[in-house]
Amino acid sequence: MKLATWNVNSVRQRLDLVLDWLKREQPDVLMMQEIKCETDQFPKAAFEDAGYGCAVVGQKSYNGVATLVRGDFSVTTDHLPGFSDPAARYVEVRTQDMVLGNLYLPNGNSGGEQGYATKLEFLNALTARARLLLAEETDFALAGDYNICPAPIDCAPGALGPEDALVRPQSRAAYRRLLWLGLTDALRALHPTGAAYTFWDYQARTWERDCGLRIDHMLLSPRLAERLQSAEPDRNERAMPRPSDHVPFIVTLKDPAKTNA
DNA sequence: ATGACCCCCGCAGGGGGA
Repeated sequence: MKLATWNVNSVRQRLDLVLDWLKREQPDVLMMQEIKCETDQFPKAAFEDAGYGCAVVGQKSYNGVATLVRGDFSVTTDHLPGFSDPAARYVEVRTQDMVLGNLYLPNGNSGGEQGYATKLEFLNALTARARLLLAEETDFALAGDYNICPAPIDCAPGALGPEDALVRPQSRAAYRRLLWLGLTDALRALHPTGAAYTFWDYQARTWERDCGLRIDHMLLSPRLAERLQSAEPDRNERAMPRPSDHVPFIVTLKDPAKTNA
C-alpha cells in the first residue's frame, strides 16, 4: 500500500502537476494540505477521472485539506475533535481497515502568543485523538504538514532562527509526546540519521543551496509500523516548473501479515 | 535597500506562509 502526503500550496495552481504525479506514482492515498479553496471549488471531477474519491474540507483563501483515496472509504471526521478553531485543517478517512488523519498544523509564527498557543492546542487535540485510536486498537496513520522540525538535523543550518515556532522547544516536546504514545515517525524509522527535507522556501534560492526543512511527517500506529517498507520525500517535484514549496512524502506498507496463530 | 518568493482576493496592495 502506497500512502503519500503533500502540501500543494493551492490545488488549483498545482492541478496539472498533481495529476501528472498521481499518474506516475499511482499512490493508493494522497493527503493534500493547503488546497486554498472552498470545498465546492475543489477540482473533484479531475481527480475522480484519475480514479480517486475525494474527502475535502476547504475554506476561502487559506488552509484546506483533501484526501484522495482509491477504492472504498468513508469520512470519519471533518475536523479535529477538541480543537475549537474553525480553520480547515483536518480530515480523517477510513479505508482498507485503517484510519488516515490528514492534518495541517498552524504555523505558529503569526498572531503573536495566541497564534503560537493555537499551534500547541492543535497538538494537544491531535495527541488526544491518537490516544483514543490507540485505545480502540485501530490501525492508523497521522500525516501532513506538522510545521515542526523534530530535531536539529531536520533544519538546514541558518534556515530558521532559534525562536521560530517550527523549532521552539515546546513544539519539539509536543511532537515527542506524540511519539511517546507509541507512534513511529516513518521517515526516521528507516533513515535514523541525515537530512531528509520536505520543504524549501521560495525565497533566497534555498532549493539551489539545499537549505531545507523536514516538516512533513507520517506517524504510524504500532501494527502499521511493523508493515513499514519505505519512506522517502520525492525531491524531484521541487525541481519541476512552478512547484509547491513542499514535496510529496511517500510511505509504502507491506500487505498485512497473514495470521500465523 | 522598507529588496529578494508565491498564493490569496480582487483590482491595489495587504495578509499569510515557514
